[in-house]
Amino acid sequence: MKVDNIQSLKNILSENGYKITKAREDTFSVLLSPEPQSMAALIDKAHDKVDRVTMYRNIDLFEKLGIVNRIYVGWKYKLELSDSFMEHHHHLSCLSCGKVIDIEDEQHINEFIKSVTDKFNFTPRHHQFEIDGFCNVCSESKKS
Amino acid sequence: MKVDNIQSLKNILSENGYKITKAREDTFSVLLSPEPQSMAALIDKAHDKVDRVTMYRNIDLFEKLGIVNRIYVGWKYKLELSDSFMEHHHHLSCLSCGKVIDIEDEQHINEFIKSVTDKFNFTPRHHQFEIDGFCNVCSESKKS
DNA sequence: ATCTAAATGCAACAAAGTTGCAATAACTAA
DNA sequence: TTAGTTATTGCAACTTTGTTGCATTTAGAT
Ligand SMILES: [Mn+2]
Ligand SMILES: [Mn+2]
Ligand SMILES: [Zn+2]
Ligand SMILES: [Zn+2]
Repeated sequence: MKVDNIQSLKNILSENGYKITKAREDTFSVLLSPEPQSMAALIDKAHDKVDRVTMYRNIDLFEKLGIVNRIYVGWKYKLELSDSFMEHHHHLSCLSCGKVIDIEDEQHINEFIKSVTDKFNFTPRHHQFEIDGFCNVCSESKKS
Repeated sequence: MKVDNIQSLKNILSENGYKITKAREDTFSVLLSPEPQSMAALIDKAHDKVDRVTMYRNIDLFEKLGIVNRIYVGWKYKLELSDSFMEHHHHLSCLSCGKVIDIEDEQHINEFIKSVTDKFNFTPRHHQFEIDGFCNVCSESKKS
């Protein structure tokens, strides 16, 4: 199920026996962004609407309900609506300068995911493929 | 280069202009384990030999030198000697029961890594591929 | 043996995440 | 619509994790 607007949030919450609250709507609304965001950023965005502790609790709940995913970028996690499943989670990450390069080859990866999940009767919800190393610039400067 | 004993540690340190110290040897020795370990576990293991702060500093250094890798398991990072490069870092992870299934298909993945890193002139040091979702057992019980 | 820079330990701090609890707000059912 | 019940919230206090500054120590060079 796609959860990309307040109404679908409300549906999921009631279907699962959770209350629809102002804090949960506000938590959800700061998640609406094309980019994954750090917990600190979310807390900051919502700080005059929702308490820090409540943010943690509601993000936890949203994760349990499959509304948000946690991904790792450069050794820090970020959060995003899981509606963006299978997008933007393959990167090359430079250990030296921190640059992150997105891998575009979705199809190749999706085929691989299908083959391996089928084999184990596993139902995928989210995935991440990160390759750490050194970008062209940093590899070059290391040779000197 | 393989770094799996104290002597190879000493070599790497001096080759890179770092001093060989008791604290670094002790830090290294607690890393010797078949399983990746949390930072807390490492600090605890070494707590009467090496100060917490020094552990952080030396682990950072070891990462920079490629002696240790950081991997994510269930939303927490763990550390391991990078000697185990390209092993055990592809899993299916069940969001419901926590089961972790190792993916064996190294070859397919290694080919993919080569193709994408070549494209960007990226020098890979480590990678991780995690697929989150629901295992066969948990997928089944959800249908009821 | 002496010198010097690098490395360590300690104390203090900052950031991230958790817990207990009293006050409040959402649903339930009269 | 109101009153009752329970989940949810905010706040304060706390724990855990990671960082910084600095005086002291130690490795390695001469
Ligand atoms: Mn993807
Ligand atoms: Mn591998
Ligand atoms: Zn780089
Ligand atoms: Zn499971």
